[in-house]
Amino acid sequence: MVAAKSPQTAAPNPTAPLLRKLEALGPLSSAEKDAIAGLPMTLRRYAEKGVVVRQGDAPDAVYLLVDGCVFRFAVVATGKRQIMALHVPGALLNLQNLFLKELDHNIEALIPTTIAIIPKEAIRGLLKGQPQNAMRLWHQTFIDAAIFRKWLVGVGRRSAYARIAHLTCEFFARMTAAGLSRGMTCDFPLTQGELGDALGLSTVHINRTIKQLDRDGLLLVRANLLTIYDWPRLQVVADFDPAYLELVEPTVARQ
Amino acid sequence: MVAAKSPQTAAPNPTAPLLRKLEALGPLSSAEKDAIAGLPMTLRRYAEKGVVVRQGDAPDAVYLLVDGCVFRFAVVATGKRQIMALHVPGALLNLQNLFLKELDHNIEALIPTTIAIIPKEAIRGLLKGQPQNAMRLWHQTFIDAAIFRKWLVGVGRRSAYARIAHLTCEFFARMTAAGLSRGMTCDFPLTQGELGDALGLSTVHINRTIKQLDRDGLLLVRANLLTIYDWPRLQVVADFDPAYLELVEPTVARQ
DNA sequence: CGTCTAATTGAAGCATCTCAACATGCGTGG
DNA sequence: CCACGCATGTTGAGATGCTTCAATTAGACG
Repeated sequence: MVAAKSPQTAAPNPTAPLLRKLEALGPLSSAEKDAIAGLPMTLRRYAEKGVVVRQGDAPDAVYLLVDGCVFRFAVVATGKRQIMALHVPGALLNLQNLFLKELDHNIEALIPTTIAIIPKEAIRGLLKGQPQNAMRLWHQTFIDAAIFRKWLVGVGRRSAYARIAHLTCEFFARMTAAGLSRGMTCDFPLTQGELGDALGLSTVHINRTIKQLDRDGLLLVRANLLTIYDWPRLQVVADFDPAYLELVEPTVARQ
Repeated sequence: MVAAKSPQTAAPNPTAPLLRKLEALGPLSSAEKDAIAGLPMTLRRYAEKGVVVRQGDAPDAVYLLVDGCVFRFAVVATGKRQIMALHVPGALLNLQNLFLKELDHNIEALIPTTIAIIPKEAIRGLLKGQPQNAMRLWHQTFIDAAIFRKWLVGVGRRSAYARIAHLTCEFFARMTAAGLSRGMTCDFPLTQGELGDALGLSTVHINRTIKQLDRDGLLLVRANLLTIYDWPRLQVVADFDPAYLELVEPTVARQ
């Protein structure tokens, strides 16, 4: 996804996106940084639509998203799919497997993706040896929970129009915090079908509503690229307040 | 809520419901139990509809639900309310405030409720002094996250009928795990309006659908009491698998 | 140039909402 | 102990946001 923008030299260590994220929550000592950067890991590449974890799998490692984009989803009895989260680089995907054997949902790559596979024992050692880092990771899981709550609120109580606006606001803010946006544009790896599965809407209705947002001069999604036309007004329409993301930068307050 | 069933003598320590919950995740040493039971705390009573935490508040304590029932909710720009979680005794309501100053949503009591207010510093001391207990609490937050995900899936992709069935299944299972059900009956503190706000539906539609569930011989909600008529069939209709709750008992496997 | 996926558009249906009225139950004050 | 008031539950009728089905078009890729 950023391959074009970040040649090999730009990724000195696979944990860089994670460190960036944790530093947004507070300063890290160099010992703490080193402990994370020094975790044993194996890099694995996934193709677009590659399966990272299947529901019911019991991974014996923790997965760190290094580059690309993944999503979690469940499938209900009627066959419909609900996407429950999107993740951008720096995310630890299955810390819960430190406690829970099996994952109760699926994780797949949206685009070609690199994941660092870190043995559970190494993570356990880190948590034990560096309580500060354990607290930071816990903190991050609370942020993830806050994002879940916003999604629930949107799906439960917002119109299709506001839901799409909110998701694009959140995604753009998170991409920007991860250093992956340019101006008011960023990669947008979701098809309209996937957008529907994330927002509890049909593909057809996504299509119509997204075009309405375009006609209204708010945003454009085209060729896997998101362009925000009117950031202030989009935030109003979306009822979006980025505070819950706890990002360092005041989220592209410019414009 | 359980007042009638548990006279004074049945609540030797306000942390009993929490200890019960943690023991479901694995054995606790007596030192670990004592550390939790010995936490400094103040008990506070809330009336029905009492405000526990208002959005934007920055509590300097952690709230432990001892008796009663609370819910979390947000209000969107259009004025609609989304209930994001229900909590039964034993829940720590705002551990996130160890990391985050303000709460981004509201917490209110559904019924007369008792909460133990534990200074943040005492919790921090516990986490530092007893890493095992810290891990248990973290584990519990992952279970809470799993519950959130199920709610999101329901609101996004299930019919009103299945949504109500799922919520009642989950609530009954949790009440049973907390020792608060009798046979196939338990207290049910939600009005139809609140049910609607939890499930993203209107009161009117809740009313009609709940009556349909009754007519279909699945369940009855009346006078704040939930009665499950046909537990196996209700679980099928709800597409409910209690695994995610990680309860000790095989969830009233009886019928 | 053929193939495949994703996007687009139309038309019809329905699950759910809104508005509005009325019923029921319960706590409170007289 | 009754009567009022208020919250909750119930029901009907009409409106609508969104879905489903079914084509068709546009883009990407080998």
